[in-house]
Amino acid sequence: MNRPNDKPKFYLTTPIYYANSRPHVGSAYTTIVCDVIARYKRMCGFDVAYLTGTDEHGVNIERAAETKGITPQQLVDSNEKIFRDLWKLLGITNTDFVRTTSDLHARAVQTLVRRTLELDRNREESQKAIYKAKYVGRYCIYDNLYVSDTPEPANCPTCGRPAELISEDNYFFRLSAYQGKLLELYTTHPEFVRPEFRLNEWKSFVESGLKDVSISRKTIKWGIPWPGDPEHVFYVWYDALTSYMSGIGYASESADKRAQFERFWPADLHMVGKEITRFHAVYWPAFLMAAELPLPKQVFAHGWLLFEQEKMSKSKGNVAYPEPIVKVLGNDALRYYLLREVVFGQDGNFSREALITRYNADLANGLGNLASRTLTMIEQYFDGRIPDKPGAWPNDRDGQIERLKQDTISDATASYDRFDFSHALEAIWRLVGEIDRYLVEFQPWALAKDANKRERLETVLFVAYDAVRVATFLAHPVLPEATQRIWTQLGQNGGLGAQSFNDLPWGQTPKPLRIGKTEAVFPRAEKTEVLERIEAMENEIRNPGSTPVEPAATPGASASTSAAAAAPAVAGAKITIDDFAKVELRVGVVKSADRIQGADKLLKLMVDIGDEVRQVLAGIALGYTPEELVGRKVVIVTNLAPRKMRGLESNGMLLAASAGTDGKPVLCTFAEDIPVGSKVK
RNA sequence: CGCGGGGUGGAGCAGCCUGGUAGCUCGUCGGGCUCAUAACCCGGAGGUCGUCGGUUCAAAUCCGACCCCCGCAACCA
Repeated sequence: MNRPNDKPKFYLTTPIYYANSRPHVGSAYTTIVCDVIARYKRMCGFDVAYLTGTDEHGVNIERAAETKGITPQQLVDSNEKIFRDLWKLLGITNTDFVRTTSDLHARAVQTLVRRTLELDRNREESQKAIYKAKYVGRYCIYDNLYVSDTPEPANCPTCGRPAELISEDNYFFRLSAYQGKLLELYTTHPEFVRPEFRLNEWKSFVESGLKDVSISRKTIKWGIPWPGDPEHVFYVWYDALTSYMSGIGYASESADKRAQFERFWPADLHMVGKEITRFHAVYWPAFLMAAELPLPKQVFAHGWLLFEQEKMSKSKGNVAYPEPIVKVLGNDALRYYLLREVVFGQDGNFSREALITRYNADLANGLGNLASRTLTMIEQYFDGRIPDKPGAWPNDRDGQIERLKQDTISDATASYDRFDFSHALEAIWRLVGEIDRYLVEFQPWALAKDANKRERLETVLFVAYDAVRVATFLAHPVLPEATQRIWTQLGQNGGLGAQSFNDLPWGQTPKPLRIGKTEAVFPRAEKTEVLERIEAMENEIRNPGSTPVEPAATPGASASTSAAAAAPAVAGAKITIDDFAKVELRVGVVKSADRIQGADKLLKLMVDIGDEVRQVLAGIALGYTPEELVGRKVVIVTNLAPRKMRGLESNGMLLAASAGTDGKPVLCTFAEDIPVGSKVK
């Protein structure tokens, strides 16, 4: 590692993710966005610190561990690994990773509170930031859960039983004392909260008055002990927010780490989802003011990724996971989709189909195809020698394209600076489209047939070559893997990520001699096939072991080469007759069918398969009423491992076309009559 | 009068702050080209920009009223 200390610094963070379950595309979204920013800032010449991590304390972890019969530490250790592995798979370039259960972090939290208490000594009683008082609230003794912070009767959200009125001594943070200072912060630094409408939202929240917040608990065990009062444990936000400091070395025993903190604090950017804006835009600056530490420069609250118009949530079962997409289409496909399709800051839609469409239209047919046709022509007509830039533009169109390149550079970088990723990509892809048109207009393939037009051919191919180079360069923060491969194919040297925007104009770096070997960077994806593979892998994640799906089907992929990981398997993986023979299919007749309470798609069927009657749950209620099913002959997979759904066991699977024209399932049946129990193959 | 987001050709979105031929992607119909990954290019069809009213020479864009959709327990970006 070199020590680039002459560079300006940039420090950004993701939220720390709660380590009680695996990350879905929402968490990946935030992390990917931060990664794009980190890569972009590096190319702008910043020395970047990029922190992410896991929040590992609290009663939910305690309970989740208890359910699984393991210790909280064991639970967070295994979950933390899932996060780390995912970030690795996604090629995230975080420089630091913080765990709230680390010693370093505990020391930081305790140091911060000590520092605040120290400062409190010189504050008047009514102005002390931290004080001890009675906390009164509702608490569920069965679930060990704080249900509400007010004495009004409330029911436990988990078990539904009335919660107990409790009161205990807590440490409080005097948030109310910071109203004026916070409002001043929002006025003098309106960029502190972005987008603007969020600033207004929280400004009016603060204007309407602030209540002090409890920052310790006695009932919880799984947390950081209060210094000098170990009966208490820090409660949620004081603990979690401080990770932004501990993660880069605050209060570390190591001098090197402390130096890192000195260099990078305050954070330049806290990227958060909109639901936790309050803690970052209100609590956090107040905590820091009380400790007289520098405040972060900006909190950016982005929108949510909605799934089929609904918020993703585990209880709704509509959560999409990033791994299958990445394994099938590659990292860049997911990154590109998220940043291009969603207007950053607003809520956006996540759909696998749209992702594949985008992939084909913009990546395969767009940038990938343009690079491929341009490089092929250079190979064919110039033996791979990179064309020279002409002294002057012989044609108005050439000059026009040259100006468009310049405009694209300024447009894309300005958009990146505003975190307006969809615009940046739009601008870059305008250039890509324009070059496709330019090539058709001047037809280098026709010029190549006429020896007198050699010079013109060279100019045209130069224009195209340089445009691909510029587009590749500009797209790198979003498409780190593919652009690197194109970069190499262009014959350019070294890591694209290490390049600086200062060197982007033609001639800033020595012209390479010749292009590299050309190959497709974004193979076209067959929609239905890719969709099926993604869905199969997602099912595997949701119900491990229920479907025997091979995890990574990329043939010959050594995990270390990003190239292989980015390439979709274009041909469908074929199975042998032996594989098929493992599936046992039999004809059954439906004896009874009932709706299941609380499930809108699921029906409970009793199916006679000849030698026995099986209970089978089938998600066909949208297409069929229970009445019309009774007496019908159906095909059942009889050797499927049983699985519980909605608390009921399903012992087999009904064959049906997954979706008719109206999206409803259509049962698989026979035109001729057939005895019950017959084997199907 | 709880808060916030949104309503733009078949689908998904941009444009709105800084009024002035309504744009992009996909889909669809027809044509061209052959360098390229069945790719690329050109053209057509398809929109009263939620409704009503106001400001203005001019409104998707500014102002007002209204209608409709989504999110706001917990988990959670």
